[in-house]
Amino acid sequence: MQPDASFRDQVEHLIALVPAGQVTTYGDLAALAGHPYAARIVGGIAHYGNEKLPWHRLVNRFGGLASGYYGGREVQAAMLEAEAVTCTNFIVDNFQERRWRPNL
DNA sequence: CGAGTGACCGCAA
DNA sequence: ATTGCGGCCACTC
Repeated sequence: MQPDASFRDQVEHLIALVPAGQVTTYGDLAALAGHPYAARIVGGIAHYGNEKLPWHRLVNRFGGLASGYYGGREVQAAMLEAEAVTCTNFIVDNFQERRWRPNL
């Protein structure tokens, strides 16, 4: 990708590339950005100055919505459902099947 | 520059 | 089975 782009830019880019109706995990995004252990940073980056990004498509490896993010989990669940992503008990339904992959 | 934070992941007891 | 802890990297203040 862009050598000038910081890790944060890579993450933002990847998040922006996630198609509606699909979700991705922090660990996967971090790995795609080149840092398989930077899962926390992905969440942190989205929280620092990218609340405009479709970060609501980011879920943990359990397929569950982020815990205690700014706004409320129900909001994220509603946004996901608005994109054809059904959630149950704040957990993405069929998460494994909805997990977005760049090679796909 | 240094320290603290973050929406995580994986393993161990 | 559940709970607790540490660790990895980057960003902000």
